[in-house]
Amino acid sequence: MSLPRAKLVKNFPGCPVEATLTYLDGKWKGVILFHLMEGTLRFNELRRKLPAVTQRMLTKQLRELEESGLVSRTVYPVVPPRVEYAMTPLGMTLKPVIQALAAWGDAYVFCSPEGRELRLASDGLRAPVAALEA
Amino acid sequence: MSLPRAKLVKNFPGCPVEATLTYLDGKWKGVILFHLMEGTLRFNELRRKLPAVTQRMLTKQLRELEESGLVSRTVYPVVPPRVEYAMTPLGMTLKPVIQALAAWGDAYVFCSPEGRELRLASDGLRAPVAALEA
DNA sequence: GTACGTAGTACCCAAAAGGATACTGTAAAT
DNA sequence: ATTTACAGTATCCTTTTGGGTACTACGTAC
Repeated sequence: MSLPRAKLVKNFPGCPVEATLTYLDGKWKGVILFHLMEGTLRFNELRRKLPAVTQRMLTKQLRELEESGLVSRTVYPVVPPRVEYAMTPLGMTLKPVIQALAAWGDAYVFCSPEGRELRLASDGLRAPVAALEA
Repeated sequence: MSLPRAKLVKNFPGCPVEATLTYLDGKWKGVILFHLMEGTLRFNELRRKLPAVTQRMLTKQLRELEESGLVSRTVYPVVPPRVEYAMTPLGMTLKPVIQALAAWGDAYVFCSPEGRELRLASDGLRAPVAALEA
């Protein structure tokens, strides 16, 4: 549930790329993992790092990451409530993946001046590999 | 368009992970890139590698990848039509990313016997990092 | 003269993902 | 007495995504 892609494994026979993407899929999972890689965070600390996320969405994404076993949720029974989110050891194994994603993003993606769109660096790299010859 | 996430860059201030995921997002992009990394493929060759994809979906995903500049589409004006899809040089820069995704998938994701679900390897790695102490 | 393979479109529909808004309860701070 | 911070839920609604089916054109093979 909440992972419709996961139900379709048979569709990507043996494709480990899609398998991994299944777990990263969700609008905020990338950023969340990115921040949690640096250390444990409380719910609202995370929220402050994601200016535009709603509580509902943040909760949803975190619950999915928890269900996947990538992130742990620790509730301290105090008041006001204190809930800490941290990477699990399994989640930590994603570090190279997150780093690769981050490195590529840093190198090739930039925002348009207005900050509303993503663009890829096209510096000569964008030409097709094969030219059409007669 | 077709990249709603892209419109929300301001939501992930400077998060290069989400930036990259924006381009990999789409149900078949992962597998498509995975296969094209190995070499140029014609439309139906690709289709045969993705048993469950519909023509409509395959076309859509390919067009999006083309629009991003990651994949090139070369039409040979012959009949029957011949259309070749290949990675662009820019697309090739994704190789380390695809490899990292594939490596993690190989190492940690396995399919349930019925082949209908994805599971993560939980071999002791799933325990939370921080134990709750009083 | 019918079927097949090529690379698609067009149209419609269902499911999933995401967003807006309002609400909860407790304790401390003002 | 009111407000603030905390960590959420609940409800409703819109957008996005993905899937199903049928259709196209052309030339070759049977």
